[in-house]
Amino acid sequence: MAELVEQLGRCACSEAFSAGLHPAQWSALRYFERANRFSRTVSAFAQYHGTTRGTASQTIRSLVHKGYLQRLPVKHDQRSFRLDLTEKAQLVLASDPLGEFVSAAGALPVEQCSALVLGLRAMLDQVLEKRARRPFGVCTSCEHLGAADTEHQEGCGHHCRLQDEVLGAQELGRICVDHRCRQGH
Amino acid sequence: MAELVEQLGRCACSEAFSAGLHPAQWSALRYFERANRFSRTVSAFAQYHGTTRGTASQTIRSLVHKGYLQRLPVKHDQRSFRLDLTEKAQLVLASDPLGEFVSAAGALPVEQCSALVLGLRAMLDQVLEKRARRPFGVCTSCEHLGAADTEHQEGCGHHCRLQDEVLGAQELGRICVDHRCRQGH
DNA sequence: AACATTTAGTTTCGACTCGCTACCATCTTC
DNA sequence: GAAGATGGTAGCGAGTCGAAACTAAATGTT
Repeated sequence: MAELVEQLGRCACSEAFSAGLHPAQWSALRYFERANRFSRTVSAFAQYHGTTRGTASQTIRSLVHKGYLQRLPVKHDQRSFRLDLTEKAQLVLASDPLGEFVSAAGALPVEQCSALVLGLRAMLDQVLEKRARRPFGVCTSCEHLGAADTEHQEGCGHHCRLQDEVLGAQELGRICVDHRCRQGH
Repeated sequence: MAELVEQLGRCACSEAFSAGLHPAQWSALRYFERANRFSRTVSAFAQYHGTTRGTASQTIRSLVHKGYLQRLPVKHDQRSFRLDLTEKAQLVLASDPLGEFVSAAGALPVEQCSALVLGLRAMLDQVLEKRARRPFGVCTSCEHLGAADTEHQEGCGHHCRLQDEVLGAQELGRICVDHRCRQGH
């Protein structure tokens, strides 16, 4: 059991030395692909990654330097900036070596695959909890998502109460540092 | 799916910074705990770990230096040496942080846990195969294990045809670089 | 308004990893 | 006995890691 996780983890890591990128850099690219605009910052990534801001800062610096991330200012906070994937990053992510794992899992019988996902998720939750970290969730299940505020916004009025910002439909599926599980889940 | 593996792998890694040891060093200690005497070498570990002999050599050097491994000569080959865990290593392995994962999995319902193990194993096999590596197996399932040679050795005559050496009963459960799957499995 | 505290991000340090290339020394094989 | 395979090491450069010290901007408190 322990060896399995160990071996798999190592495989995922050593795989991650391709394309001139290092494991932490792959991690970062994947994170910035999935994070919503409020969470594409150094601090949020550090938190997700379970490391210090200092380390995260270095990793991101080299990614910016190599042209995989671009930083753009954030209004209302002069200290912070947002990090967006460049096209170069999108391209390299399209051939993410971690895809092998997904296709390997896909080759399993359907029910076994879903059991695997369930088990992994349960294990991850448990381990994260044990060290006082929580998995980032998506807006759909977040208690900050305003459901009743549709009156003061026309159309698809998704709205984050915390940020007080309107959310596009495609933003609801992205992970967020500030995610809080809504009751009923 | 991919994120799950990624996150779990990272957890296993960052966990591994405890006790002044680094992830690769933990990996090595775990390997040398489970490997049989023919496989406790730099090259075998490098192969298992999916890295180069150079890197493995450095990792092992620092472990020897710190007193977790001791090197002792191998008869019939002056170039090589065997690496054995010291008591200090046994002690530190007893509180292996990876144990968290095992206990987390243990907290799952039994059938879900076994489904998890099955799925992980299947995924690992697939990924290993894809990069032309094979998982080390134990003597019990190895085609080199001599079953018929009991006549020229009295008692529990387990015998490795490849090494031409007698194996103790407790050695049969250890992993080996030279493991070849016996037909019928 | 003035001060204290928190937060966002950076820099530097030392130990270590990683793949790589080049390099011995010691078996094997022919 | 020469040629090649094998076991292990040394050094390089880029990067990671945590920790600690630091700047600047935002927020809280009196």
